[in-house]
Amino acid sequence: MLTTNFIRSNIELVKEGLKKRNFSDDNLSVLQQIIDLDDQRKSQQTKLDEQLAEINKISGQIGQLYKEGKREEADELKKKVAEIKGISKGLEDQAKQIKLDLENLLLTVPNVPNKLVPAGNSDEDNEVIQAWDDEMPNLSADALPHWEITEKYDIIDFKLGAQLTGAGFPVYKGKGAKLQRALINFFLAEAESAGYQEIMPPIMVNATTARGTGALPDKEGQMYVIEEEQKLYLIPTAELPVTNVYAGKIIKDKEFPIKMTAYTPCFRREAGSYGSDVKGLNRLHQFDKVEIVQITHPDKSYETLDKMMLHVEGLLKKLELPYRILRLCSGDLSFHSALTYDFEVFSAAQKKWLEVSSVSNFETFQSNRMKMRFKDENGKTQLVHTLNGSALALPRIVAALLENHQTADGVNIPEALRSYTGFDKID
RNA sequence: GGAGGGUUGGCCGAGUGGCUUAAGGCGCACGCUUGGAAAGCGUGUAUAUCUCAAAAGGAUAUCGAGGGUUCGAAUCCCUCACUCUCCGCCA
Repeated sequence: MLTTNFIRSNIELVKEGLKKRNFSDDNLSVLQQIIDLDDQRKSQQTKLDEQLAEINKISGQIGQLYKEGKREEADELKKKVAEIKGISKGLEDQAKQIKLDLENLLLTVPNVPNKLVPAGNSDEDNEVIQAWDDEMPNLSADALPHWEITEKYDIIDFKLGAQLTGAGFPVYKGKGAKLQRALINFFLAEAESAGYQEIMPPIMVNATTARGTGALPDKEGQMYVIEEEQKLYLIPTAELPVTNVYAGKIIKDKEFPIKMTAYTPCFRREAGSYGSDVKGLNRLHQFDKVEIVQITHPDKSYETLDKMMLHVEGLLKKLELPYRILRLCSGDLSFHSALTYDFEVFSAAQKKWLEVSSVSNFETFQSNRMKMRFKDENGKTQLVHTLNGSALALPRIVAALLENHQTADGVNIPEALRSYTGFDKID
């Protein structure tokens, strides 16, 4: 969520940003509505404060008069207060309504894309900023797609998952299950040695937490909801609970940078998905992911974004997978992000690129919602910048590992993973 | 699930309707003191919004959250959340 002050003082920048996100001129009028409402809010606040100050003043006088035994005079003043109270009550109700309307409008405004974000409408306009120049895996003509490999070695059972729960909830078996555990441990160990503190958060969150990172209201339809006394949401990513660790806090300068990592299962309804995109491990309702989150000083966030990308890149190198890096265009950029880089690995048997990581800088968009702040060198409170990235999401990594490293007599486990799996071949 | 106690500032903690402008302590910052440090002494120490060109200053709100009673609420009442103790159940 942008702040009204930011919109006010950077109106042209915000307009350009929204245009890049394909807002029509009509839709841009929301910005003027926000400023007008904010003007109303201010004048209402001033009026209300004046009335309340008057009440406070008279109440003091009444107390004094009672002490002096001047009952009638006090009663006179009481009538006056009752009158003012009628006015202030009305002002208060109006002020509340204005704040609510303002908040609802602000929630409809996405983050301003960074200058680097290319304009575009869909993933076809994403910019490849680092292509894969090395050799592609040289697979034989009878190379299998991962959903056949998993069946051949009986390591992932999609049918059984469908029987137990539904499509998109696979059952990992034997070496398949061990591979999951190995990848999780490998990713966590790598994150830890890069200085991230491990967090193990709840995998259900309440509405406030979901709103904090921007999952609500704009991704409501993508989350599974548990309806008990209060609504709980199964997390679509560890980003929700982990970023919210510092919600409402004022962070001390020396605490920067805050680096956290977490492994969690992730749950996504993926409503409306269909076809070959959802085949096998390509798109699941439940999957495992190790997430990295950083909370930084605003001056450092883009530097931090680069470091996080290097971390993700390092993982893919160690897993010996061909990858490329994309800078998302404005049409593909998520609502709350200012700049996002996607990492894709090449799935040799499917002959397509699969997204395995998304690394983003949200600037103050999330911290404003979460009221996550720090004190600058002048003692002023300012919003922090938040960033996150997948490091990494498992299913498509597993798909790529199986397909790229398959041989006639089994699937080879990359060197870096072997101490975690305890085996070097799936056969 | 049942019964009872609690929630006050960064932390501890006092506070039963107006003298609360939230006592006192700890912590933190700055200063004095010191050869240097500690101790000691002094000063300061929340957040948000409005007002103000800005700073200073002023106003309002905030004592778990929301509502209510009252001229006036940290204090009384209601609802909810969290927490502790005991009982029950339990991996």
